[in-house]
Amino acid sequence: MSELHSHLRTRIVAAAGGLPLDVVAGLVLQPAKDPAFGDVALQCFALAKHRGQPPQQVASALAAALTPDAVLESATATGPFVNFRFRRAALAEHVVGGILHDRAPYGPMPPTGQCIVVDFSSPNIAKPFHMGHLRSTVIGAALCRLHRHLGATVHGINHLGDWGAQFGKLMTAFLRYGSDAELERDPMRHMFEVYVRYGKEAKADPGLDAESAEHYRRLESGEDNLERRLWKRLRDLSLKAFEGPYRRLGVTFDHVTGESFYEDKMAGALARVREAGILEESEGAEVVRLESLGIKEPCILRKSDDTSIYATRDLAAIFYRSATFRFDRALYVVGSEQKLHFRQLVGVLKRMGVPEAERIEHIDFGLILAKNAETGKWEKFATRGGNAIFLDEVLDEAVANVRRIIAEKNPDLEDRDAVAEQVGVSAIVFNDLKNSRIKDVKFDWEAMLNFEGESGPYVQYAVARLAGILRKADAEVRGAEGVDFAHLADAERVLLPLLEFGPALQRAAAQSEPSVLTGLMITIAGEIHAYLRDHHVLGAEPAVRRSRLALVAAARKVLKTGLGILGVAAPDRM
RNA sequence: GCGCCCGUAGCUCAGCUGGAGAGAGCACCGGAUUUCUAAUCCGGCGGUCGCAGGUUCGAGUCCUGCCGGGCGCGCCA
Repeated sequence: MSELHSHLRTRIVAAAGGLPLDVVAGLVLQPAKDPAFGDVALQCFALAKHRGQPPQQVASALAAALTPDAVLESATATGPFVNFRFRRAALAEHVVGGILHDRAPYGPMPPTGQCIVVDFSSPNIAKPFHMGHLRSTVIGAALCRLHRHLGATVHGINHLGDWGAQFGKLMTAFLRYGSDAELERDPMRHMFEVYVRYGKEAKADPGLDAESAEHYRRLESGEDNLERRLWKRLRDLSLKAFEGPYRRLGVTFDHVTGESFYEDKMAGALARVREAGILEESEGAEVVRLESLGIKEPCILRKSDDTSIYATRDLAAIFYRSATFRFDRALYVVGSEQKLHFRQLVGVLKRMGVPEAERIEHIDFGLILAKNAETGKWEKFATRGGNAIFLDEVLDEAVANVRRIIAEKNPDLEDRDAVAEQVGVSAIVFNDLKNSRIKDVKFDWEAMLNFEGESGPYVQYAVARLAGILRKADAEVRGAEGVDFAHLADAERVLLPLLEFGPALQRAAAQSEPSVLTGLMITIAGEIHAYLRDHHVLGAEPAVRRSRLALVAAARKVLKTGLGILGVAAPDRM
């Protein structure tokens, strides 16, 4: 809550007089529905209930009691609402001054002592980095940066899919259809090709799966055998190949500990479950039954062929991370198709009675759907079917599109290639973070490459325009010193969304929902675009020009900060 | 079949713990540039909030049923 809001709250509580704590907590200030009403509004329903009076009456009494002061310009009752208007100078000074002085929430918040672990991206090795991996990667990276900004200690972990029965299959595939030369030439494509071929041939020949199971068993034996050496080679090649996409996306991890990292920790995890007395034998496998928690499907922790399964590794990871980081929250940015898996994991922890059960959160998200050209319907990408779209292809296409636009609109731009890369890549990132994460993303080339309206380039363009103005004002001071904020009385449409930056960050964090921030960025960009049309900066008289420059600097800074949290670059020229 | 999620304008989506005439972008139509980047701005067109009940002073938001779509449902991850 901003100082403006807390000042207002204090006055409201004082004016209302002698309220119980729960009623005070229920006094929520919200942005006014319409700027014509005021800046912020208080709804009087809860207060009216407490008083036993009609809301309208409570509202008018409250409005009458709240006389203007240095911050508050007016309080007016409109039906059951009281609408407040801040003094323009106070609003501008708080917002613009706060931003230019890097005060929280515009600058980083002080450390909270909270520790958050974010498990994200986690691609399966030996498969190309495709669009399906993008969501977890960009949402997870955004949440990491968001929580850091809010003062938490964050551990971003890439829980690579580098272990499991799938590698038995990959080995069978490579040993049967692969070639060393091809593997060296284009490792990811080759691994993908032999894997796809395996998928087809295994349908006709069940013997392949038996062969694969044996490879996996030998891999898990712990011996330094053919399987282990091959696995290591495929893993190294994959890690190398993943560096590309991560670099382009600007994503980094604090820990790259894939599933294989827990190879020697699974036995201990399993032992803890057994000691808790909840591990049962069932059909040759070892499972934890979860019916008592309303989950019909038991959680399998040891398969009947005595090999491990991903639940075992996830459990081992939870114990390891808990002991190592002592996390308060562990966020798993994983697609919603794994919902049951995480419910089961938490279920096992609950039955064990360990506190980690309350600290695990599955941050689920929808799939990326492709439009079927023939039927016009939206369908899931099928990795094995071969219609998977590689991330690099998408990024390249976006960058090429930006290059075309630059050639047309700003042909003299310096560093054209670098800017095109930044704008193109971040258009894709922004597009992914734009919608509620739970909804499926419809992968639509046309929409994604349209940089008009609600898009990354739209926001970036605002930054570039603002930067251009500041550049031309060059020698002038850009801090808040000596600014007469009364001159920004006409900037309320920009100032009010800027005031929402803090609440938006809080809400984005509380809901693990980057789209809250994306939406605010679009709003701020839109308002500043509109403001610049009717309010010239450089041509204004000196005192006004000085104030508007401060506003321009502030808006640019907030956009840059917000985009930075989202993982979107904000070049000063484009 | 069972469980979970989604269903708001032609398309893609917002709508913050239920609260002030249901908003935006795209598309379409019409305007704005002697001046700070027109990747912009301004205006217009466009909605039985899937359907039917219910709770409430008040429901796009909560509950129940139905319809449509998606995902999941024991040894893949």
